[in-house]
Amino acid sequence: MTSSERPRRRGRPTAPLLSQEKITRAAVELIEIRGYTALTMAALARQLGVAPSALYNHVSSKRQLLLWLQDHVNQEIDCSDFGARPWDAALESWARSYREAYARHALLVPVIAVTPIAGSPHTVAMYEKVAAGLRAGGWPDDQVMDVVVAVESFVLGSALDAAAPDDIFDVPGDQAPVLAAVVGARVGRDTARAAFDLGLATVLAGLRDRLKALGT
Amino acid sequence: MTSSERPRRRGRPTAPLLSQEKITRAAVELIEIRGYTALTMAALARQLGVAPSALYNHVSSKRQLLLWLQDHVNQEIDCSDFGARPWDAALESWARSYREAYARHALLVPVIAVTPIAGSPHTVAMYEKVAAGLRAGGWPDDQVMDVVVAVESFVLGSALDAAAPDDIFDVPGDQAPVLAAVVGARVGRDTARAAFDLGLATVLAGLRDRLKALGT
DNA sequence: GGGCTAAATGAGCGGCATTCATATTGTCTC
DNA sequence: GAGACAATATGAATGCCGCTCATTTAGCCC
Repeated sequence: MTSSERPRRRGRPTAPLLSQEKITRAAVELIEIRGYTALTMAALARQLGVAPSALYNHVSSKRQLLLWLQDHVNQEIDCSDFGARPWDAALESWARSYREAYARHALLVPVIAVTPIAGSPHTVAMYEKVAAGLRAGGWPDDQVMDVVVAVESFVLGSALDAAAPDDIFDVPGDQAPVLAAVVGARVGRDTARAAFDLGLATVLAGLRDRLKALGT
Repeated sequence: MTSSERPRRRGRPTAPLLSQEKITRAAVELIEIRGYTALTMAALARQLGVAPSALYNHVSSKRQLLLWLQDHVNQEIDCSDFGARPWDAALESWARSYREAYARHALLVPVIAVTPIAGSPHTVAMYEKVAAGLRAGGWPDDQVMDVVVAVESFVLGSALDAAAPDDIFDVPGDQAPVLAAVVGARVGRDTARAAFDLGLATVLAGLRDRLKALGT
């Protein structure tokens, strides 16, 4: 135990120990192993074999780190169907992939929802592809972003819901009999998934109708 | 400056200075005046004219305080249309009211999304009313909560979106021409509101269709 | 009136993000 | 090659924050 610490060099190393790439990867690893509460600058530095203050030569703040993380997570979202399949099918697979990615990163949701995308290249590329797909599908320019944001709102809300415990609506039957009954009527299912599926199907059906109505 | 401090008594006061009611009200005031980042236990104690440690005789943790806050905010949500109007009209006014309440309390969203409702009486009452309204509208028991959760997911996602800056999608036109074009096509509008309106109308239309289809 | 309990105070703890002085080394310039 | 400079590490220190604890005081009950 006493000799396991490699001698830490002071001063500039031959090759940089850190980079955006390495820091982001380490953060993802840390989160996957020990969860979001374990993501502290000290723990991250530890993971990288470096002093906490060294991080600040590469990342300006923890918030900045979360933005890197956001862009990294957005890379995992599959939007390849846009341009290859009809807009509604592409929107559906995009939404599913989007939800899955953020169900694993629910703590990022409130961050990404309010952060400008300009500094995140992969994120910009994703929206570009989605916007182009909707436009090509016949949506008028002034409604494309409304559709995107509406679907995205549903997806992010559903990602939060997916992070909730299964028994979140459990309640003593004498206080709220109807609630207890309808909650009881769905036991056994993957409830978050069922709600998402119902909502997504509903949204897509509504959007198809709306676009059709626009054409007349 | 030197004499303005009222002499703080040590030990038990004649009448309690604190209660759940008073603490919650003070927290709401603090948030409305100085925002969520200003909501610290120290600042809250200051607002109440009390030492920080005194709070812990009444509230077990800051998380507990946020749950009180949640129940308080949920009280503001109007679900009076359930039972008075058709289920879809009631769902719409509920969703609008819900979104407005949490647009002002976006930081609570990630907390409420994953917290069991059992300890929050007003919250339970709200869901009871919503569930009863949907059931009375003809929704089968095993789908009521899916509908509620789907709509709620959309509402909470939209509340987060409402807290975002207007220029969140602004991006240099050469990087993402289509995105820049469709973002530009909606300038001037209240964009978050427009996306919510489109999404809500879409969801409601889809739900009406789905319920109709169930009947056949 | 003696003991129990409720409810305040203030000191202090550990964890956190962040800053700063300092050290070391590679690179560029003359 | 020497000297200046920039990049990048270390480790000590700072300040905020949630929270705990020993202590004090006042009301209530027997």
